[in-house]
Amino acid sequence: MNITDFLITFVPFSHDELNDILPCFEKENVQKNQVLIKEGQVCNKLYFIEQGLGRSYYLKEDGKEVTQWFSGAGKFMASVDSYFNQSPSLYYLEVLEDSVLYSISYENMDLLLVKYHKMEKFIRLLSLEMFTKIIYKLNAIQFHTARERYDYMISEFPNIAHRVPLSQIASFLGMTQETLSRIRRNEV
Amino acid sequence: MNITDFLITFVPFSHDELNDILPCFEKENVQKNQVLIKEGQVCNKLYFIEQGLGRSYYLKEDGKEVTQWFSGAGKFMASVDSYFNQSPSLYYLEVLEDSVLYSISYENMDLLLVKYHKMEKFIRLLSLEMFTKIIYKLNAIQFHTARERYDYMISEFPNIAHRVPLSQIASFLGMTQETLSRIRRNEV
DNA sequence: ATTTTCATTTGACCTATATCAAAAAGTGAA
DNA sequence: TTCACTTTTTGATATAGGTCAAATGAAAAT
Repeated sequence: MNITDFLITFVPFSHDELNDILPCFEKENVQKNQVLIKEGQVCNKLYFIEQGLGRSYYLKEDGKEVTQWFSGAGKFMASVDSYFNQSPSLYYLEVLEDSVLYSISYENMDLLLVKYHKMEKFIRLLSLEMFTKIIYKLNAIQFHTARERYDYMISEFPNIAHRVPLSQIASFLGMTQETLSRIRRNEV
Repeated sequence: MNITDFLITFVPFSHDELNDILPCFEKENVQKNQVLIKEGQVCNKLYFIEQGLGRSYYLKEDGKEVTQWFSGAGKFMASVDSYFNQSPSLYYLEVLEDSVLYSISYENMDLLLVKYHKMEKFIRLLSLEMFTKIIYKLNAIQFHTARERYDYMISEFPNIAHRVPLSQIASFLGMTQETLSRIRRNEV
């Protein structure tokens, strides 16, 4: 899915509007393992992932990484809070595979939000969708066994669950990698 | 905090705009323990809580309640997904204390969203704030001890933590009420 | 006041998962 | 191909918090 398709599945932008909006995005080819944002930096870009895979994570007090979210092709990625409030990011953003991204700066986004009622609607719908997904994750994790959490992972991220290191999935699901390894052993 | 103040802290609505928007809200006095929405119903109202306290919860497979969120005075409450997508609610919404609410129907909300660019912005900002809060809860719960989860509860909902039944807080934090009771015993 | 109902606390025991440590398997560079 | 390094698997052990059951306390109803 390209960025145009993504935009119009949420809001029916006109041809003219798209011609004004699309140039605000900049194509970026990013290599595997590249860190886009570090903790403490202000996230100045919202990324659309045309191809590839990214994740956001943070460091616990003991220095261990906790993966917060995986974003595959056709999704957006940003340190959302940091981007929209232009505050220091609590998270790292990195690319897990060679990726093709389209980024929009906060300045450009702000201009578009002011200029286009529809752009506000677009971000509103995007925010609501993120909210729904995160609630779904929370429910999948609270009061569920390690096995059930993994089942959630498979159903929510079917094509990601076998593309990333075990440790990243384990921390995403709130368990140790040893536990996840044992679960996988018993997988059907 | 009344609803006008709430609106203008997010977006600077003009006097005229407020005069058009506020009548879309209907004042409702609701008594303790009243259920506003049941699972399966379409949530047709977004509530602003002028006074009182509400919560959303769902039922696990075994029939046990899991509290999802508490909403105190000056906050909004709805089955967000159900309201904005007009889909069956996964959650129950109930009022925990006699409350004064201002509700807006989805139809009125939709009219306002179309009519006012600023209203889209308002809901966008509200959505982003909810998103931030839920992420914060998720981080507070994942990889943290029961004691640490309770500390999160105290810091995030200082004036609610002692107003609602133990069992509701326990399920909100993803632990049993017995565990929460033992934690409280050792509280300073 | 007394009974009924509901909420909280306490105790005993159990289990899922964490932790620690080491072996095995996989990956990439030279 | 070998070496160095990283990731995953496996094993042994520890523990936080769950489960079950009963006792206590508090609130509501008669």
